[in-house]
Amino acid sequence: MKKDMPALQSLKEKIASTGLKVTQQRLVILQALYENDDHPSAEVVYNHLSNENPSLSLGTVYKTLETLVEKSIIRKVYCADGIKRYDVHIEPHSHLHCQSSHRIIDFSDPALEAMILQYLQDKKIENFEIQDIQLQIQGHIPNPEKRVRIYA
Amino acid sequence: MKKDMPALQSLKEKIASTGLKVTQQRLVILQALYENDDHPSAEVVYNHLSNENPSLSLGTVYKTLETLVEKSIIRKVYCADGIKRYDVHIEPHSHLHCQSSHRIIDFSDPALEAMILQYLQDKKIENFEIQDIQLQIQGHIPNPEKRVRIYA
DNA sequence: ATCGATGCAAAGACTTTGCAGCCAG
DNA sequence: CTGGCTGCAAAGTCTTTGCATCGAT
Repeated sequence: MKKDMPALQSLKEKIASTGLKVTQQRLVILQALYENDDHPSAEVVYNHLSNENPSLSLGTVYKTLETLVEKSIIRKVYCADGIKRYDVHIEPHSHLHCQSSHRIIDFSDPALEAMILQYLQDKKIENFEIQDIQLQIQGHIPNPEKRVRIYA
Repeated sequence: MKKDMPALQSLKEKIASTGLKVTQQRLVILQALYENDDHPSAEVVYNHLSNENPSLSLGTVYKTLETLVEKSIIRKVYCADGIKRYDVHIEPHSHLHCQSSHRIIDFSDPALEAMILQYLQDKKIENFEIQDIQLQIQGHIPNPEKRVRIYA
């Protein structure tokens, strides 16, 4: 799924509305997440930005990403490889994890998510309050040079 | 969900059938995973075992867990916290992730998994071969001292 | 002006690697 | 016996922390 980059103003408002200061670093990091839809780690975000922003430090990228997660502007992706990766999409959705390339592809399907949530609510799990669900679909991309397409 | 510890002989056969040598270390590590149903990391497994097995080394625990994953005897759990955790249950199932305690509770529901798999097959995702699915349910345990119960 | 945010570097946590010696098959 | 496995320690990767300085409000 391709992400639509919001206008700069809208990003500023998103940050400001949480009480955080609107800094240049937070803006470029948030933009980088919209530009790179492969759920980058802190290191990948830093490498992507450091040429254009030589004064940006890796530590700031780490801190900023965690801060944005705390404020629910972005979220962490569940991963099996022990690396923290981030996602600008905070609504419930699924991920296709390619075992060979470690690409993670968004797979948003509101009908599926609604179906699962409904199922879990009917199930009545005692002593557990559900906040969010993420379906991780593990597999393999036979033709890495081609796109992965999802039909409705 | 409580795990049933298989007989020692059955564990030995499980290891041998993959072509791996049946060593004492592999046996105790596999047993530890059955005893600790909270999806422990390598470090946690090591701490759990090192008193009883003073000669066991942390590096061996790391290597063994990865080896067992390669042979599909165990699997990795999808986690948002950047730590590799392991699960003896290799069949498709879900996990309840508690945000406060970082406990991960197994939630096996074959009907749910079948429903999701069927849905995804009907969906026809082009250029992606599904190998496995894991549903991660994120939430909170209001009473940590009580059990989390799931009604059928 | 104020207080939170950044940059830097050092420290810490987590994991892998290389190799000599050991042991299961 | 012999090749795979282990223990050890060192190195590597990933992430956090402390603090002086900077800059958004």
